[in-house]
Amino acid sequence: MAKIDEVAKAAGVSISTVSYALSGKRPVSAETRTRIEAAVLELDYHPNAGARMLAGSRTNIFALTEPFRGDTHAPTHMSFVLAASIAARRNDYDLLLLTQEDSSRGMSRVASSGLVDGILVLDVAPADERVALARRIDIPTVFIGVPDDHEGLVCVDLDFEAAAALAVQRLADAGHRSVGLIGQPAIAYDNSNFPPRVRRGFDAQADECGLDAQFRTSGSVRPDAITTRRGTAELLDAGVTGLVVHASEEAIREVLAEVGERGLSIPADVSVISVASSFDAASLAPPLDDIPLIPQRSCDVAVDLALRALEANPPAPSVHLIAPEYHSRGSVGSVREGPEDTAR
Amino acid sequence: MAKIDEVAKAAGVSISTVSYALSGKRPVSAETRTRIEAAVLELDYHPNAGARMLAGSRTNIFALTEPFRGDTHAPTHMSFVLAASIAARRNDYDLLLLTQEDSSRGMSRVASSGLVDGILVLDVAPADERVALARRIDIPTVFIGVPDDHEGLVCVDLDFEAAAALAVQRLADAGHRSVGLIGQPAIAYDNSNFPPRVRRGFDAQADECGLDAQFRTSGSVRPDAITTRRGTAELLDAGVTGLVVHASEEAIREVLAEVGERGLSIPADVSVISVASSFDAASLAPPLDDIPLIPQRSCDVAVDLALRALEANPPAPSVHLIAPEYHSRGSVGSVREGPEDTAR
DNA sequence: TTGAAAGCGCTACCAG
DNA sequence: CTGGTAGCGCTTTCAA
Repeated sequence: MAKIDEVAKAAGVSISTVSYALSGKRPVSAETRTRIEAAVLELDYHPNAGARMLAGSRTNIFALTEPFRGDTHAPTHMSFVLAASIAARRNDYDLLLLTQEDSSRGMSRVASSGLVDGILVLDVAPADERVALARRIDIPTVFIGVPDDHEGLVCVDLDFEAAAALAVQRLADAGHRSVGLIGQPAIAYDNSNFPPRVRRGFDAQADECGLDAQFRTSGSVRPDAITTRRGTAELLDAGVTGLVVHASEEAIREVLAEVGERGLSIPADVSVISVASSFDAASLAPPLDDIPLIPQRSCDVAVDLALRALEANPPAPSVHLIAPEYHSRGSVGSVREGPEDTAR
Repeated sequence: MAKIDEVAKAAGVSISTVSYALSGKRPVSAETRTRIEAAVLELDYHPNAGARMLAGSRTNIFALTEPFRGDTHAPTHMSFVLAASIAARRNDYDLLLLTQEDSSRGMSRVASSGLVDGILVLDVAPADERVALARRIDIPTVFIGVPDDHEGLVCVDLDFEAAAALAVQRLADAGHRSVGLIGQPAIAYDNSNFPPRVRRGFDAQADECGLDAQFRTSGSVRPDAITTRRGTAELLDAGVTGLVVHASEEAIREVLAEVGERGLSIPADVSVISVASSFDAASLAPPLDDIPLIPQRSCDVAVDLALRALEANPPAPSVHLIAPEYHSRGSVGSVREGPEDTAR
């Protein structure tokens, strides 16, 4: 546990020069810097975090609030936490984990004790209690997700509406007249912010294109095979030829299984697009066109925004929507002219 | 952002009295304490974290290393992270998250900068790189899991060997002569520390009881239905009447499905016990006897050990194995006398 | 380009 | 039971 004065002595310079050499906030001659760096390595010097926090204006820590509710999709959430951690570390920041210990109390605690420089909010609910807190707190807070009431907040997320709309548009372009959305488990439409956004985008674009549109969930609380199968079956029975799926990998497998068991093939008989998937839609059988949800992208932007909020000219509050990217894998085909059409 | 001197002034006492009143490290008269508490509330005072870390000997932060590898079972890992977080908070500690590429470097970084008081290690591999680091570092490190080489380390975990042995013993007691273990995906036997421990306990106890014992995995990389089904089928074909399952909820459902489709009933024809399950085995159909893995228990002990390691008389390094608890739900029955037995 | 020194806000020792 | 105060190890202003 060498201290800065030992480094200074070893390098034959003053304490302040060591500090500046390490922070780069003041020019230091190449020769001096070399000596200091050697001393640092020699003594295995690491600046004391507490002293830094006290003397400096930064703690180099962001809080990450992630309730870890039991009903959420664990793999997706883990991806976001990991992506946030990587993005933070790349900017020399650590993450302090705040779980459901009263997410609000944790936030105000770390904010008012000066433990963290900013807060990243994950697993955002449509009506999220952390929204009110973010407004009250005096450190930058970035939401990864968009709550219903986001006035004055900084939010980052995939543009789910646009993603769903893009999928519908592709189907419409391919001639499909009747499309269906297999969504998340029903409860997610209350607990999470993005499933409703996908649904809105889907409905709006279907309307825009004059398509017949229907919706089914993939379960009530968690994805379940029965509900997903039945929902898919109902849509196919109703003459849907284009499916947009916003569901877990397991649920999508059920959708594909149902399609397969009916002897329908993709894309000849039915077209399928996965939206906001955080798994690899290319490894499904058959590989599906998809518009992926990339945690890394959201988290990179979020960390960047948090960092910029600490600088002199903080960016104004706003919702950063990440443009959807469509990946073609051959699961969308032109609609086959059906008997109704020729009969007319 | 009120400071301690403002509180002191407001309460009409000295700074040190405020400090002692809040820490409880020195007796303070009831009346004085009341005035101080009033001032604290009034000014919304929260001690500055950096100053505390610098002046005091504690940071009130533990690091949590959790690689978040892609091939792990996310729900279980999330449970552990959550349990660790809750245990830490209950002791007024926060958790700093260290993820993958950070695991080794991150540990030494936070240790030598004095950012954290101790480290909790999750997702322990049999040959874990963090073991060497833990020995080098000068702050307490607690492993939640037991690496192969755990000499001199503090480890906490469910006694997986004993859990598996207990399950086998129950089957033996019920008269089963041939038992099978449906385990984790194959890769977990290299990447994680506990699957091999379950298998060892299973084999040892079967040997001890003179039972015929067989083993199958539930997949190669992730649990998969096909492998699980086939493994179950093979065991049943081989005359196994007692199944010990150490697998994910989805995999167990496949096991039960295979048993059901063969027209076998539980426990009349086949007995099934789930070991080290971190989901609710009571909600399966039929409800299964199980020996649960309770993240909360491991994490409570781990935090407690970390805390005690900071005190004057730190406990000696040791492996704390948590005794397995058997929950009966009627999925184990006496073995039916088969033709071979009566023929003798 | 470098150095000296004044804090940052708290804890804990030494007095009383 | 309470107060005064010397640091904790760094960052940053002011001087040179």
